[in-house]
Amino acid sequence: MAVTLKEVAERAGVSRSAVSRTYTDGASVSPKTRKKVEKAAKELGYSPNALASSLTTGRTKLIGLISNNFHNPLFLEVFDLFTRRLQEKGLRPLLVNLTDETDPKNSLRMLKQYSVDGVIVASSTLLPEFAKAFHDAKIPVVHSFGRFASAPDVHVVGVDNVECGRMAARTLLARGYKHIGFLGGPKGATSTIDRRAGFMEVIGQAKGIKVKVSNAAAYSFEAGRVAMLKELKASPAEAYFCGDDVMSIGALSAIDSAGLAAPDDIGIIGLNDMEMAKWENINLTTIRQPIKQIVDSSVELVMAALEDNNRHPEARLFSCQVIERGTLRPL
Amino acid sequence: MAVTLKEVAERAGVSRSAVSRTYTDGASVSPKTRKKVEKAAKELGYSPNALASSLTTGRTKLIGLISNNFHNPLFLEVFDLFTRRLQEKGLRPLLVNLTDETDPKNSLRMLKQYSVDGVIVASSTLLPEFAKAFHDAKIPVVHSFGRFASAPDVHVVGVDNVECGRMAARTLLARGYKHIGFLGGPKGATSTIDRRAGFMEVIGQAKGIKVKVSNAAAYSFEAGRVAMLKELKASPAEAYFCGDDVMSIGALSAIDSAGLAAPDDIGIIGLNDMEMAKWENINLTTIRQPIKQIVDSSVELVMAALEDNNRHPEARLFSCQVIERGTLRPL
DNA sequence: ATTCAGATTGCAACCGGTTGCAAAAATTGT
DNA sequence: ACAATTTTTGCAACCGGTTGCAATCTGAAT
Repeated sequence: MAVTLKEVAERAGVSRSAVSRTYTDGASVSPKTRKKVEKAAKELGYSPNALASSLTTGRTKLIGLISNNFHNPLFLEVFDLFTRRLQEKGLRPLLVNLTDETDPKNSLRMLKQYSVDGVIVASSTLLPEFAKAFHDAKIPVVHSFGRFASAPDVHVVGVDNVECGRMAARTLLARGYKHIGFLGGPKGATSTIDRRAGFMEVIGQAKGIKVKVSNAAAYSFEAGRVAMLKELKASPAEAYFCGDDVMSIGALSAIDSAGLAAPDDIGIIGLNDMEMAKWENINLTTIRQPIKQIVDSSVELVMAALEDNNRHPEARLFSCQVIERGTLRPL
Repeated sequence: MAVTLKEVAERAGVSRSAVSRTYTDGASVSPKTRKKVEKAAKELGYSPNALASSLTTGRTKLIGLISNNFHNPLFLEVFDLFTRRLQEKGLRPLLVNLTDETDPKNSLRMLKQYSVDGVIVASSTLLPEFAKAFHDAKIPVVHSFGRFASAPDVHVVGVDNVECGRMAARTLLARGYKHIGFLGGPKGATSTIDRRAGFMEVIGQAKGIKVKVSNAAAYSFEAGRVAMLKELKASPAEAYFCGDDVMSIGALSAIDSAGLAAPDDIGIIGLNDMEMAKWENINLTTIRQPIKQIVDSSVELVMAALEDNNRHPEARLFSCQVIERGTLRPL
């Protein structure tokens, strides 16, 4: 079907090795033969079969990109960044959708079958069995958007969620809110737990602040909306730190349908700073996760781990930043 | 590194062929040897190397999934559906981000190098050179969300955009709007052209209808917003058919900041029905593209083309459906 | 017990490349 | 012109599988 090395070799009148060497850099080929080979290759439309060569080199340049976040608009941006950066670096993303329905065992097996060089897990949670399986197979894993020490022997790149919690609390306190709400994502999520810890830490050190804590069922619009509607029925706080931007938008929707408005009646601060947050009619004050840095760093880290596969597990945490928009009262 | 067939064979005390046959269905192996092999494989933790086998079978089960729509939230849903469906069918998506910056030649080369079995282009436009290159390489291409006859020798799955235009026009007329606007996406986009054609066809057949046509610079929030702001400065129509949902939301934002509201002052109908469209605070009346059907059908078609690579190019068009929500006045 | 068809098995060649090694060619120095 | 290097080249084995073919085995039928 496709043109093979052998055919090129014949047409160029050289050995197969010569052709092979023309396409492996650092190999010794005279300019003369290189010319001949390149000419023949062009005429035949040859391009080397990466899979065949992986057989001997042991490198496929395939990177498993695993995620379960196919409902969070932030992750469209994340996939955009990942695919571009991987492409730039000559790596190929093999995308794996890890939904609840699919058996992780399956995904695991298939990643092994395709002998990916490394794996990037872009998801806030990482199954320990997953981490272990790859560790056993000596395939480096980078947990992107993960939590420090999420699993043993795994590289982590992300933000310090505890610090994000603190940052949110400080922001709300600085604006003079006295009755404050933490409207977290799912109760069990480590991201929720960490942010809450930081949040409560700062609030605890302030005087005369009333705080209430609640959780949405998911990081989703609907869950955010439902949770906020519930808040509005009881005595709501003056301002809330919401689990993420999508939830925040749900909460804003609830506030709106109750005939109230942000920031006049209730303040909201979100987390992520996804593209939508700056849309004029949303204009959400939020905490930005530096996703570009996280992505670039994840790719860099997985490449480094490819070089030195005994590299010590490392956590790279980036700092977040409050993005001032229109859903909190001004300072 | 990984366990190989040979090691399994040795441990099981059988030939390499026997092991190979245990893992190719339809091959002849006695229950006895199969048992032995499976036992040895389990003990060693063996799983066959898909890439190596692809060398002889000529099938990698790799499907190139190419897109340039990394800014349209609809496509997160699309990627979700594609990855799941491909996984279900035992195929692996090799994701390619075709941005303006990346050279299509590069992507092409790399897809050839990884000898993908087939290619799905999920994007409204398909470069003819792309189509040609794959056709020459005898790799089947399915253009998902494409236009009928977008390129020769390419399968197409999508919607009939002309009919969508008609549908939008009929919907607006049925609600008694007399002054109607077509607020399309980029002028050159085939989707825009087709929808406009259908739209104008129906409007042209109605009596006493005033129509105005304009175009946004892109299928984006900001472009939709800017375009609608411009409309509002001149004498706006009573209702608009917007290029897509994202643009619609931009337009709604513009309407809102002008102190007006939909549907009381201006009606909006979008296109796509992305998840966000049903969010309470957006509640966009729109035309739904059956993305699940399109995705499933695309995968089915690429598989069929794999079987019979002389399969005649085919176009599968699905019908759309108006989703009644809150941005048009009721019937 | 013998024959024979059908099922199972192993051998060996092959898929499209890479690479260590020794031979051949080119270059350098004298 | 000749020896000593250095570079380039081809051979052949190998990567991890598959598969056609002939040999062997099995069980049923005679």
